[in-house]
Amino acid sequence: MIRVLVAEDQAMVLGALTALLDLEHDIEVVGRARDGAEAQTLAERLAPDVVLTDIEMPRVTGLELAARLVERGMRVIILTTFARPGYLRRALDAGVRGYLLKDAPAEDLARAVRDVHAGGRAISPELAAEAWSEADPLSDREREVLRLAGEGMSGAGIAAELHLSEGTVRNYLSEAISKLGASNRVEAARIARHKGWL
Amino acid sequence: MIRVLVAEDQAMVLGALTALLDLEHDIEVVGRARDGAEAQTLAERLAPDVVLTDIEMPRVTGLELAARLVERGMRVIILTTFARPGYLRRALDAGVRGYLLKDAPAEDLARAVRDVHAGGRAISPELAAEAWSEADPLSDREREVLRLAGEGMSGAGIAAELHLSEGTVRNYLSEAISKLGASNRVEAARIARHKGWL
DNA sequence: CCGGCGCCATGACATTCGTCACAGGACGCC
DNA sequence: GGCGTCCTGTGACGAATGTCATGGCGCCGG
Repeated sequence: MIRVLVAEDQAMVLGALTALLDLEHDIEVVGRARDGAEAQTLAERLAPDVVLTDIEMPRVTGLELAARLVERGMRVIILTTFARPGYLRRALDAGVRGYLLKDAPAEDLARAVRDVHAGGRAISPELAAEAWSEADPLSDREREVLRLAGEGMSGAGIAAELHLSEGTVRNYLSEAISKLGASNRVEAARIARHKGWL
Repeated sequence: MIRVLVAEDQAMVLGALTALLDLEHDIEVVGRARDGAEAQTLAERLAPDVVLTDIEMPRVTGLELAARLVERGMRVIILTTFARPGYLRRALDAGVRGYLLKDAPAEDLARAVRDVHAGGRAISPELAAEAWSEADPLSDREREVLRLAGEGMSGAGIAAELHLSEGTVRNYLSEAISKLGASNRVEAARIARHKGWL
């Protein structure tokens, strides 16, 4: 019996995934969590064989959770909507054993759990190729400034928020726009978000 | 036996929801669709008792689908991530019988299917109150212009796209910004998107 | 039929944004 | 020590954006 912990912030989806996994006779869902912090606590208490987690969750994201659990020797599978190279890259860096898309067929889920439990890996094929695509060209500051600009903040607002001069903010934005091949801050933010760099 | 058709673009979630509903002895999933067009075809062929559909799907959205099926006398439940007053409003206008959030507990799903099948309604309580909150203050043109601006298009680009003068575009944006209490186009787009008005 | 509203436009103005050139300090690396 | 990269800043210029006043047109409801 493979003991699985599932972390997913949407209760309905969490319940549905549990139902799906419980259909399998060799898999048992031993715990459910609705955010990363709860998942970490439960994982330490229950010591499941495999942890299945979403990425975008309150408090602690799935990527942070994965890094912490891998440190403790656990096997983690990411299950997410987002086919973003940046996410996959960070997930692999964190040492996860599987990265599945919610777009993938439902049958893949049980198979991935079994593969990872047996010591293997399970990466959605759409992504395996893309993993070694482009690396994030943005510096930390550029990323930060671009993120705020993407939220609709003005140059002055960003400068105040980050304790920078307004000119510096404009320089970072100009750099980011140029690096991303965009023609203004909004498009640049869109591109970066799409690639998973924000 | 309640015969249900499920429409949801994420295959994994579709499979999981099916598993969840099939646990119920009085409910049977008779069809699954991965976009609105497929759902419409299947619904006409299978004549299910209840149609359960996501909103954001390729080709035909859940709201458009719902409107068409309600015209044919079917009972529709919307199941979505988004607690946006605009969506709920449009869904109710279309004549749907239920509006559930994916954040709601998994048990609510079967209950909603039974209630709607019995002729009742099922609205997630978080939303029932908000339904009569604010109405969309934007005119059609303002909405259109704001949408393009939110994608990162420049004033000139929007003007070309919509066959307007650049000054007119600026006027609409200025109006929208003022109506939404924002301080620039990006913030205005964010607010409108969040309320479900885009 | 008149008033209000949405639609479209122009012109003028101040502000914000995007670009460029340039420069100093901090840090890591060979 | 020198080289590269990132971080921070200044100054200046043109382009894009936001605001305001003002006008015409068509449509609908009173």
